[in-house]
Amino acid sequence: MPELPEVETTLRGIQPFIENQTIEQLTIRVLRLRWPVPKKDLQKLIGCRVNQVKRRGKYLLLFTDLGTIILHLGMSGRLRILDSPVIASKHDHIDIVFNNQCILRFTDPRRFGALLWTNEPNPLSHPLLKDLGVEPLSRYFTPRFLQRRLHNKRLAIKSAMMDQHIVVGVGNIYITEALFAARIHPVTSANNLSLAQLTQLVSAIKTILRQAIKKGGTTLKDFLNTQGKPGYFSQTLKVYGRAGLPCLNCQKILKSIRIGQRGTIYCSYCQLIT
DNA sequence: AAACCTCCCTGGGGGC
DNA sequence: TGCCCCCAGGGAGGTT
Repeated sequence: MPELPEVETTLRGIQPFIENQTIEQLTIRVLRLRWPVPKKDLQKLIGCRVNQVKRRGKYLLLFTDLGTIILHLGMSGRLRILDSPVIASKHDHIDIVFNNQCILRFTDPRRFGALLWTNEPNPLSHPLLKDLGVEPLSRYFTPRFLQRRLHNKRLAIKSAMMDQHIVVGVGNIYITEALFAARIHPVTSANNLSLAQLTQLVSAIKTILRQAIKKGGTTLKDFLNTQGKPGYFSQTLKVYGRAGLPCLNCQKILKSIRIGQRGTIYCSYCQLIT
């Protein structure tokens, strides 16, 4: 499930191959992703240059002369760089061929991912992007910022931190790990955390995301980077996917509950409600 | 009005 | 082999 580290890994993987390259050809095999693929807009891009590739939250942005492609990997989406044409298989939905002969291939079995188009001068004003929260690895993500954004929120801290309108890029895996590291029980009301706890949480999120990026993300089942290699952060996970196994701090059995439809693992001894 | 809860899209994988 | 259920990101739309 691509969260910030997997999307960042993907960005770094495609950037050197497609930035400043011209689009020679587009193959769109499937139109039905999360939203319809804007085929007509994309077809205008032949002969157009990708000037820059950027990440905003879990979205990737491909800036061209005519406008911007907005990509989201959903939960099973993946981008690959091919250096020669390879026969497409069932879930290979879109190929973008560049003048350096590289092919950017978008694959997504579940089709929860999206490929959208905007010709706004500032693509960040797109409806899906305009209300996104702060980047967790930026200097704007601080305990004070969180305190301000959470003071009127009574929902579980875990749900609040997965709300992309508060902070972007943090999904189920990394918030589970960060709450364990910060010793905060995931159901704690967001507005009940002390500034000291928020400090622990902010610090844990930054540390864990940076470590995960360094290891190329987390591969549980299917995440592979743009060269087809897995990420190695899975080996570092302390709680996610370990329900029923001993806590690595206290050896008590890790518990599993559901918060906002999401599986949640925690240690009822190490992580306390306040 | 804002907060927040539930549903839904999809297909791979696990259990039986 | 096959069937059923579970899981997931996050927007849509409903309720409080």
